[in-house]
Amino acid sequence: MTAKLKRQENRKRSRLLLIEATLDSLAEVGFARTSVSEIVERAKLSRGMIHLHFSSKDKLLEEAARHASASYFDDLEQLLDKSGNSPQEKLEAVIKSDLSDNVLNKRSVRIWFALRGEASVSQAIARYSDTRDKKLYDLIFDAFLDIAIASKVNEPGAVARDATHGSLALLEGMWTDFFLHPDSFNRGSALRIIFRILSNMFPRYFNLEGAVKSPLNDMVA
Amino acid sequence: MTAKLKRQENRKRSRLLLIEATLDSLAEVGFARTSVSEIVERAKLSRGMIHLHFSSKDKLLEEAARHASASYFDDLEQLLDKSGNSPQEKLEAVIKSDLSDNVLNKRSVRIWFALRGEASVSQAIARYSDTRDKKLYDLIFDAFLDIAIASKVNEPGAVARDATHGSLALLEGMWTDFFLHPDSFNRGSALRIIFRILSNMFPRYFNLEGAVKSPLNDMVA
DNA sequence: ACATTCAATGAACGATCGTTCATTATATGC
DNA sequence: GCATATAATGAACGATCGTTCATTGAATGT
Repeated sequence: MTAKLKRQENRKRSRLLLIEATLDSLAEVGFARTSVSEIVERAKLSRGMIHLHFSSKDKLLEEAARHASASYFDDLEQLLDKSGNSPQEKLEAVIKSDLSDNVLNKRSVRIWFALRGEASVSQAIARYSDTRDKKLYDLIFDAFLDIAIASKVNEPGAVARDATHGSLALLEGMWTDFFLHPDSFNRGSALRIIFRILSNMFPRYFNLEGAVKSPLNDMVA
Repeated sequence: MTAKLKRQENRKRSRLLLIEATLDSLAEVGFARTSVSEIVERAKLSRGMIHLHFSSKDKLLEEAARHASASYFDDLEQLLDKSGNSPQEKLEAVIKSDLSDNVLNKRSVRIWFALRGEASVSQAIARYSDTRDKKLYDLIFDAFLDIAIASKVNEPGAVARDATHGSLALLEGMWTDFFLHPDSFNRGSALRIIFRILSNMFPRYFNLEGAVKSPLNDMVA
């Protein structure tokens, strides 16, 4: 029984080695130069392995994209679990995770942009090149809706929708900024900008540092 | 004399044909499949032309990137010339240009993202894959600084800097959104979101539709 | 009209691409 | 311990890659 597991485990390990080698290659030499030779050399496996485990190079790229996407959402969810329960604290957690070194670093951002460059011509890759899925959108929207209603703004639904879309666009823009200027990018500055915008939209719920934990107390005081 | 011009003109025309064919290829089949064969077939020129005019495929790609970048800034400047003189009207012009069909369309955005995918491994391409140059940054910053000072906010310099960086990030994010979902993207919605954010930062200078032309009158009234 | 100049052509090159498959190595089941 | 199953190998294939260059054709200058 343990023997059988060993074979399966080796198989799994080889698959993962190839996926990681592919992602390393994408990050270091880009999509165009990520060849079968490049990948198997990095994985230190033989040439035939890609077709044995993934049937083709394209399928491997698809699996690598899926892997990168899953890692992103896993990291995000893990960091979200640590957040407070108030809507503004949840939003703070999403934003700070999305700009944390775990999620946003040279390797990850190069992988994302390399994959995205091909997303418009490969439906398979396009499926995994969007960091903004429905679950994340809903989480953010619900939080903003709570705040918009509590803030008694006009048309809270429209405000929450725009705040959600705007925040996601801001984060995407910050990613692009990081990608294009990784060495001069300043995480603190990016966070302050986003929270400044949010504090202008919802002054009782955000300040330049992030979420205001107990806005009701502030109001009463 | 006219004869000499004809030869020069043909030369120029061939160069441009190759550049346009390269950009078409990038938009339609992506960076990885943009080969010499693909390009010369689209340009309907012979195989040797790329090396005659550009010395190598890489140099052609660099020239194509330069061309795309120049087109972007030309379009932007042309649309800016039509804008009003108040800072909020200039900002409105930049934002509306940047999201106009001339500047942001399926072809242009696919070209940008295809090039950016390679920017991290090609310094030559990286030079032209940033839409946010110093001139544009300064224009936006100066406009926000005027508004920030007139609005009598605390630390107008810091506010203007964050508003500039934030607006550019928002625009980049909207571009990404358009790239990933070109058919469901809504220009009006994107504009409203940006102006909603700006109207929250500077209520007397922006509303959901764009710039408030005469904020001083509003104040007096 | 003719010689000169140079843009344009496309066959051919070696290198590398993604893929195939006969062979080898190793884990598994009896 | 041996037969079986399957993971892993890497040489070889045809296709395509970017590049070279001898040749052609048309514009130019006298």
